[in-house]
Amino acid sequence: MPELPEVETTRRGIAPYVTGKRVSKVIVRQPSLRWPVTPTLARELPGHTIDKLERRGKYLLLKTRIGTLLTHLGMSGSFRVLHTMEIPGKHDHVDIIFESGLVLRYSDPRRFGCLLWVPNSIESHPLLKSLGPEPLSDELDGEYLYRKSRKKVASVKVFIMDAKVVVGIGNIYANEALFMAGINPTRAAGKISQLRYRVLADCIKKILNKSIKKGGTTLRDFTNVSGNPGYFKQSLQVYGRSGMACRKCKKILKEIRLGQRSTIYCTACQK
DNA sequence: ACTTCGACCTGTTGGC
DNA sequence: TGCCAACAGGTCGAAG
Repeated sequence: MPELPEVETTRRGIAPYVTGKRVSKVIVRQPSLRWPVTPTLARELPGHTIDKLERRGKYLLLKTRIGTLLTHLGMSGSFRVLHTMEIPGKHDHVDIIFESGLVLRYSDPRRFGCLLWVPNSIESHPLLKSLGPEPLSDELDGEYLYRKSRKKVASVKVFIMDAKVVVGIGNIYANEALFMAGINPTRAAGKISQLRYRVLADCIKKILNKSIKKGGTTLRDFTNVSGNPGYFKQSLQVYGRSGMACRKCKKILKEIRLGQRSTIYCTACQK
């Protein structure tokens, strides 16, 4: 489900409700996620205040004085803010209840997400340690992508979806950014010029920023913390449009698989 | 060091 | 209408 814009939408939605608020209780109904929900979470988090809610790539970090709740939404996870304790559904695995009475509810049908309690410093955590730069920071530019891609035979699409290269770009936005940049997704990453990477870096930023502005992309089940969908789907140029006409040149969009992910592009507009 | 691929899950969709 | 295979927004870790 969620790529950077959806996670950022979630972060912005939750932040006002949890920042500076003290946790009173944690209920874990289903600990079996990608990794087991840290067994000590329900014991350690209550009584502590969420000082900051940060995002690193697609991870959300709820920071307290004594440790961090490190979460990922996987493919189908979402957080919702409840103002009353609603009866939990089948996939409502964890509730974080605040002294204000507010409930932060984690829901995840496929259970690919995680909620890990990391005591003390989070900086050196294995899951975060080798992540590449944030795409919306100045660290991501044409120079960086060019340098990082030399000698790589993998396709440019697989390359930009690699979190060690740059975080946050999943299948939707990789397809979209490459279309906007006019680059064929099958092209070897190591054979693309610095000039073209400059264009691509620019397009990545533009696409992600545009999507964040619209509250992310809802394909079927992504909702923000209030349960509402994002509206970037209607702006998608290639993702989900296989077999349909290219919006630029009207040629039929082609679908192939790269790195086991569906890849849609225009053979005329993307070279 | 790099690349590919299976695995983890449930729910939805499309073909027959 | 039903059944079943294929596929879905992610990514780790093993194997090549």
